[in-house]
Amino acid sequence: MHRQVAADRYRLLRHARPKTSAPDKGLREGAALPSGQPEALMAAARRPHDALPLDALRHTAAHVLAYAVQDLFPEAKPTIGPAIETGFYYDFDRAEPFTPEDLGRLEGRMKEIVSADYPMTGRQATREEAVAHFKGNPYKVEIAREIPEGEPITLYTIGDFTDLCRGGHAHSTGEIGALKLMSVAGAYWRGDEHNPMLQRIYGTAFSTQKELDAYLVFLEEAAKRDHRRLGQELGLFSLEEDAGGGLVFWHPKGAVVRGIIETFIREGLRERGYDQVVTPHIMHEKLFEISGHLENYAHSMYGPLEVEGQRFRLKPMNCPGHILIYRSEGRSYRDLPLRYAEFGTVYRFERSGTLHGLTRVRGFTQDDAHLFCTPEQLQKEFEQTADEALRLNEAFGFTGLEYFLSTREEHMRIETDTIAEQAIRNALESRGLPYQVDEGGGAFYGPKLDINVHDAIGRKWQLGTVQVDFLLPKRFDLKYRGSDGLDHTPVMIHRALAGSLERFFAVLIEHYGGAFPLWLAPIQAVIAPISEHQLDYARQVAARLRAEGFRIQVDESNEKIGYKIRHWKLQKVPYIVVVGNQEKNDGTVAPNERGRDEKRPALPLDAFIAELRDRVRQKN
RNA sequence: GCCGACGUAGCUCAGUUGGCUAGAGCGCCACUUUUGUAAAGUGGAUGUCGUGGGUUCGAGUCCCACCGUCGGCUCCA
Repeated sequence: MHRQVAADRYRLLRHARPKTSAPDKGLREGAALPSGQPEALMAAARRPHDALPLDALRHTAAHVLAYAVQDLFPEAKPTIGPAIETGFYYDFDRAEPFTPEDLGRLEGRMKEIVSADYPMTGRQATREEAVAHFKGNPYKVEIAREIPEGEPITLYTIGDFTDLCRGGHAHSTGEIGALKLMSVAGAYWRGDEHNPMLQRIYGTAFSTQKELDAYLVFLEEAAKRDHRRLGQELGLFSLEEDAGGGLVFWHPKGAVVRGIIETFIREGLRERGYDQVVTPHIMHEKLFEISGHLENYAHSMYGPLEVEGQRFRLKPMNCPGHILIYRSEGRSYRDLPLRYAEFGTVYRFERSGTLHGLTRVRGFTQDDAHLFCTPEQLQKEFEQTADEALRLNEAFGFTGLEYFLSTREEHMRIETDTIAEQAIRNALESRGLPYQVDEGGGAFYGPKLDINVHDAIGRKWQLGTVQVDFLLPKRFDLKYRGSDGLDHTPVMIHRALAGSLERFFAVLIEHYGGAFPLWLAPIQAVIAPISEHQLDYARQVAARLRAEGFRIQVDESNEKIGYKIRHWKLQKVPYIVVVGNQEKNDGTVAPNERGRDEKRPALPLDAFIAELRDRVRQKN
């Protein structure tokens, strides 16, 4: 058993890959936005991590880094250094921090090592030999001791540097065509915060300089799509220091997009027979005792607030509230399934260091719903919910989704978990969706299906989640009267398809690089008069378009048309409608359309309205 | 929370080894101009230099604490 655990840990170690990519550097205005979608860009700039040649090259680059560190900072102890999706890293134990200048020196030394073209030679060693070789380095010794019996222990050498390593390398250091060190960051030994903090140096390597340059350009382009940057530039949202970290302020333009997302979701809910409910943000603590949140989820909950001697809590989830509505009257099997939906705002404690833009916050609104059904209805309800999740992602243009079946932790398993997991597997498999299993990643009340998407920089975020729950109905003693006249316990499905509106918005911003399609654009068209002589006409056009339901602004500034065009182009407005004397006299408009360089001829206002209507209907 | 970096005008940033009333560009305001598809001209206002302590004759520059941001570790929508 112990051996097995050790083997697992070793395997984990060898395949350790952070889910995040190399960091971006702060970047300036410059080249135009990339034309493709982030997924395509990622695919172009990044190779799949199982493409052996690049992986081997980067793995070798990690050794070169450790070699350079050994030369320049002999007191640093190398630990582990794998290839990752975007390059490689190597963790070192060293009292002094590596400075940016140190990285420059290390990179210089690495290039020398590459130029020297040291052959990479490997040999097998006994455990004793390996332990002896790395005495003084407890990390390497720990790894050497944990390599399972029967697996070969191998040492690899370039020049004067020998490392404990499983292999998978270039033949010589000269095969590394281009490399660059990216950043330093703290990382716990084996990712465990009880372990010492190591210093992780991130780098990337390619077989040619051209590929490296292309990757760096990609990082610059990705940084321009960063939702935090666009959120400010486009006036969508802010995070306010005075309010505290991780708390989101939706500005008018961001709130418009949110409203559209909510409307879209509400329409889906209505079609699928959901009922909207609204529940309080703060509730008595005993509710969370019954639900088990205090026992299992307290680490994410804020402390109690005392009101007249009673303890209240901010809700971290909406389920207990919805359960109270279910329980408020007797239910019959004829009532089921009951589907309660709420844009429910929840508050969860996140450690300050983990907060990130809109994707990791402390207060957020879920497009949450809880379905109460009979066990017989479970499969169908689950599949319908999964389909709705797919529809949502498709409508907002998200591709490259990843599906996870997250099971409950082993020690918490209850017999119904198998049924729940099977329902999830059935739904995935009948739809032909590839999925991965996240052992122990489930909610405390049951297993779940998670849907992940990538942001502009390649970071992976969970959006949708559909969860099966046999537990909370029991804890709250929920019942329905069956056709047999007896009481039965319903099954619950917890689901949030966009996940959190904040995170969904972040991914949406990055997906479109801030250039929202017409149906989502906060300002759909700006009416820009050539001079103030056409201002009245511009206002009339705006009034007419607003009456048709479009979101319109008039540029009344005392600027030349070139300035107005530039200003609103930078704001990524889909249409800038130019009106001069000619348009005023003819009753026409001259639209300048985002993404089209050629000048469009003026057209009658009615024809323009028809065009807008059409595009909004088609959601493009 | 931990490791590291950072915090100067609404935004992006300069501010030399601590030393006169803290600067630039963009934005904002006013005036001039009445403009035809990615930046017209002139003038003007704007800062408790993140917050609170400390060192010093003197702190945006040095030290400490806290807050926040960024890159990671960990956790999750």
